[in-house]
Amino acid sequence: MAAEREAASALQELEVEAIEMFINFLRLIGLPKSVGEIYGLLFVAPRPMAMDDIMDRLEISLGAASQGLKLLRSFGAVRVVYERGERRDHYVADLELSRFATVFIKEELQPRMDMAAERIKRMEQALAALPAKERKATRERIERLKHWLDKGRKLLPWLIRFMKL
Amino acid sequence: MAAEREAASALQELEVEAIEMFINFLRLIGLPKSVGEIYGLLFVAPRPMAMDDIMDRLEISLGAASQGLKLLRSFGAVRVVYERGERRDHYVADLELSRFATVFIKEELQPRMDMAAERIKRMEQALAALPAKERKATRERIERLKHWLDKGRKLLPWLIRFMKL
DNA sequence: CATTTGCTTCATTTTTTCTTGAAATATCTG
DNA sequence: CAGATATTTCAAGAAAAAATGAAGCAAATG
Repeated sequence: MAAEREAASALQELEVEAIEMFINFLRLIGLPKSVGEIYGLLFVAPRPMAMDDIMDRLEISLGAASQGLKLLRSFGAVRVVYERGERRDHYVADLELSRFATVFIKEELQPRMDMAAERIKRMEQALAALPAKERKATRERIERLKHWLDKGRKLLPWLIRFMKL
Repeated sequence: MAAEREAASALQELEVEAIEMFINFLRLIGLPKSVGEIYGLLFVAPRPMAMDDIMDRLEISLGAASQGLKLLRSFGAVRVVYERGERRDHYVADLELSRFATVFIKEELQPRMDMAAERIKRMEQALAALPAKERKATRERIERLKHWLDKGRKLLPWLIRFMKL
């Protein structure tokens, strides 16, 4: 067994493309680069990979690998598979990409909409404190917000269904 | 005329709610806090506001105000209205909230999808360099990516239409 | 059960993003 | 057109987000 960890084998073109692609898309939903890297690498990996393999290949730190995998596991984008005779956990990507959209909707969009709904309620109450002159125009604007919020709320479940095919 | 700029009048509850709401939603599409603040304030403003009014009310810098307004103008979320007898530009919010979604789709989503399409092409070519054993499984994964990309591409125009009512 | 190996956590450092404000530019006004 | 006022730009600073790696914990091994 090598005394030092072996030099990481270079990334293949295919891997690079996959990694960059996922960095890009996952950044869109607020995930850090390292998470995109990990998922991209696993997405095209022909075999389950252990954490150190991932660290070496991507040249990311222990902490980043551990936390990234934890996060990806947390929403089912990555799974642990046990490899016989191997002590280390090995990871594979779950290929169901809809997961990302679904998680994003449920964890980012939905809560914000709920919050917004409450804000709108409070805004309607605050309306009373406004000079009569401004009240009407402001009420209309708040109505408009409500309208959009409603629209959004109707869209979300539809989107989730669409995602799942 | 006051020698010093007058103390900024405090923000009303209604304004605070609107501002926080827009900070939240606009952050989602990658816009900085100051931009959310400005749009939120203008959204409930009963009258067009000049840049210094905005700066004072929000306690943001000249630069942030100028750049934020420039950005918001650039995609039509804010308009300049000329106020008679006033030298300074005055701004109003365009209430058509679909703008944000549309801009996001066209400037963030669409380009990424186009990029992804090219990556996928390159990945398919790179497939040839793979050991025969792995080729099939990898091809399937790439197919899956393609499938999702297609799905996304079909969704976007539909979404844009939905937004515009 | 002592030792090695693998993993998680978190305080610190690094990187990225946003904001500031002074300088440059543009525009009004008398 | 000179001075005053308004706006833009951008280098530097501040704040926020992400990555690092050492310390601690847990589990396997012999």
